[in-house]
Amino acid sequence: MALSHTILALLSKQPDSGYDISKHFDEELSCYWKATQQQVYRELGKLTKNGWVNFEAVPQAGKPDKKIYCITEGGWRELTRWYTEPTEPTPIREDLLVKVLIGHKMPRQLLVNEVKHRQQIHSAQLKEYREIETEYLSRDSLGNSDRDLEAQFKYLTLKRGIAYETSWLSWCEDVMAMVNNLEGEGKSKG
Amino acid sequence: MALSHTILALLSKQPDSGYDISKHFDEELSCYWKATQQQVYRELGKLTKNGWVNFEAVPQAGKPDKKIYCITEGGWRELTRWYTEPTEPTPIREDLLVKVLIGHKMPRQLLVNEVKHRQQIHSAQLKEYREIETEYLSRDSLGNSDRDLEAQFKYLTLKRGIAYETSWLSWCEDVMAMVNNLEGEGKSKG
DNA sequence: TTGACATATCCAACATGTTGAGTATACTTT
DNA sequence: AAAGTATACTCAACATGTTGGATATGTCAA
Repeated sequence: MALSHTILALLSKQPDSGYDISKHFDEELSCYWKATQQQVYRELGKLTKNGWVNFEAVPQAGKPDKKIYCITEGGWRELTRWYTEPTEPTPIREDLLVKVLIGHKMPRQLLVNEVKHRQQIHSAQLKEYREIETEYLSRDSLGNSDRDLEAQFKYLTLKRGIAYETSWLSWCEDVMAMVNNLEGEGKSKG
Repeated sequence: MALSHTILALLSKQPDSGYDISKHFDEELSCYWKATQQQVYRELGKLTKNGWVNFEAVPQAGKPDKKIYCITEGGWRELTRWYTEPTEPTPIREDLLVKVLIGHKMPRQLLVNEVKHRQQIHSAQLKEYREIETEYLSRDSLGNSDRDLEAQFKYLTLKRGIAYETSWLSWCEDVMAMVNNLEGEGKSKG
């Protein structure tokens, strides 16, 4: 039940609508949590039932009504309870690795295309993260205020994203090197 | 539907029972795919319905009967069809990062404990991988046989596991450094 | 004016993953 | 002799994630 706690964590920062929470997931949270709009709305319904959040309907001129959700006292209790529980690493599921595993049985070019495709994705993502990092690092030096502390912890999550993308890129290069090496051997023999 | 293709990929190497497939997931596949015994059995049922695998019941002396599953021609077609489809990176969901995100609102020690816990997990996993790697690298040099090729591709998947654990460990150190730095500041002011 | 895009929410169906229990047999340890 | 571990499969219920659509309004560009 970690999606619920991620939403609680967001609402612990400030009240927000389902729509905007969902946008957070698409944007700055995307490096460690993905959720569709559907999931967010469904989960907010459950959180409301549990009494961990409540909402106020806000009519808007020219736009559909909003529901602004707030974390409740019970929500805070649940969030802190969860915070004391140890978390385990998320199980991994990676199609690409399965493709590599049977790489010897499939046309080499298909695998090469896949790896190149992934290289593009990961380097584009890394570039984005690096831009955010540059912006962060160019700010005035940080103090001890709550806001500055918040920014520092957020930066740590960004660093995780950077480490993740970097490790993928270096692995992609390993794969390409190995495959190129095979090609070379093949040529020297044929 | 990637679990189904992972099972097909395993069966493309050799026929196997559900029980043994499930053990593969716990062992050498664990660095890029996790699945419970339950999932494996359920998925084998679906694969059988689709005609992608079939099985033969094998009575055993002193043990329960086995069902040995084989990939069919249709299964091969499906596996190669899947192989030509581009795969996208798996969406990430990491509780620990959510905890870091609200680190400024929670007792510092809780986060420190979490990070230390993860350091232990990742370094234990890395150690395991390194042992397998050492074993692999100490083998006679590899040729061009199908078996040697298979081993090389498998090594690439191991390398991914090593890169993954390594990147977690270096991130954990970043977090600890940042938190220790905060402690220092706090002390110098108090 | 038509279509694309953004705001804002909700429903239904399905796929996938998790958890716990149930049914057997046989070997090993206490 | 009892308890634990390993083999081997099955059912049920639930949690979580995915996909496609429905409902509404408003802005902007072709």
